[in-house]
Amino acid sequence: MALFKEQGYEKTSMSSVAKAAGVAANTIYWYYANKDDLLIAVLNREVMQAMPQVIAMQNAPLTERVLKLIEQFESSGSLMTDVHSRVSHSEVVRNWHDRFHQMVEQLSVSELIKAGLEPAAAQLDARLMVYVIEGLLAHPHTMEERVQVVEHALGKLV
Amino acid sequence: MALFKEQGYEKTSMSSVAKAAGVAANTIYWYYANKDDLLIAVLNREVMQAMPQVIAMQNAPLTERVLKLIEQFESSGSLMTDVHSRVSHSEVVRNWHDRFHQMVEQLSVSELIKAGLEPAAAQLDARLMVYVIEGLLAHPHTMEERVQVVEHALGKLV
DNA sequence: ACCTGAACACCGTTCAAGT
DNA sequence: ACCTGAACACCGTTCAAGT
Repeated sequence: MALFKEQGYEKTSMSSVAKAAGVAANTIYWYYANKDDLLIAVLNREVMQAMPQVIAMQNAPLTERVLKLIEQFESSGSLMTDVHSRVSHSEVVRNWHDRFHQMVEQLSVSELIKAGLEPAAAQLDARLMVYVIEGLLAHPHTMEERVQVVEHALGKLV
Repeated sequence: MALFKEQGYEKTSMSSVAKAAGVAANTIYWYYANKDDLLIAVLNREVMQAMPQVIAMQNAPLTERVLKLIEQFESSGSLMTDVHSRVSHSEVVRNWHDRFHQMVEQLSVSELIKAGLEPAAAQLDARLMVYVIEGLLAHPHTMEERVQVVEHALGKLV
């Protein structure tokens, strides 16, 4: 997990993971079908650690919750970009990506409804929100820029 | 160029490009420093073919111009996703990506100003617009969904 | 200037064999 | 059930040698 988060998917070889685990390279295949399967395992751990922290902020302002979400997954380095780049090569990754996308979108929908939007409009707004979040995760930003963009986006939406 | 567009960066080996060109694999290195350099060459060709078509629609409605832009680069398959996944590995790709980003953002800024926004706000709106476009390019959508999302986004922004 | 065969140092993955 | 050494089929890239 540390290696994937530090170096990303491609630069992390199965051999290096094996070495860090103190086993032979092919031993990994006893536990995971392939490298993408291992990536999914890392992603799931990451989600299980990050999401509770976001959900716990239930009565914080919307802007801060969104920033928290971004902050959590930004700390996992290029893993989110890696997911996108593996989507077309691996069905496991594609399925994980779709479910993750639905989760964030669903979370956004309920937040936007809570903020006063009508359900019909909230669906499309949530989609926009997800793309903005992805954009912020995919590109380097200063803290100020992030805050600025999120506040501006939410200002336009709600 | 055909191979990259059809199969994407990773699945297109230097050997297969060489075979298609009727030369030995290492001959490519006489013309391009490495695989990322070759990718950039393909991307530049793609931009030079796509952008004029977008710029030519100068007096078409904004929605249609954005949809045209998306349509053009969607036809280059997963190349835009590939760019993002190579950004952290290759400086050439990172530079290209940054310039491309600036171009689309600059285009959006001037469009939004033309639509009546003030320059200060247009800058941030353009950023949002770019992320929405990237999101639409990165994920599969039906034509209707694309139209819906773009119209909704522009409705919120201008 | 342009192209090649052969090699290098990797890579993810498989398989038969061990305990 | 769990782990291994050895091999397989690739990969991008380099280098010395050809014309």
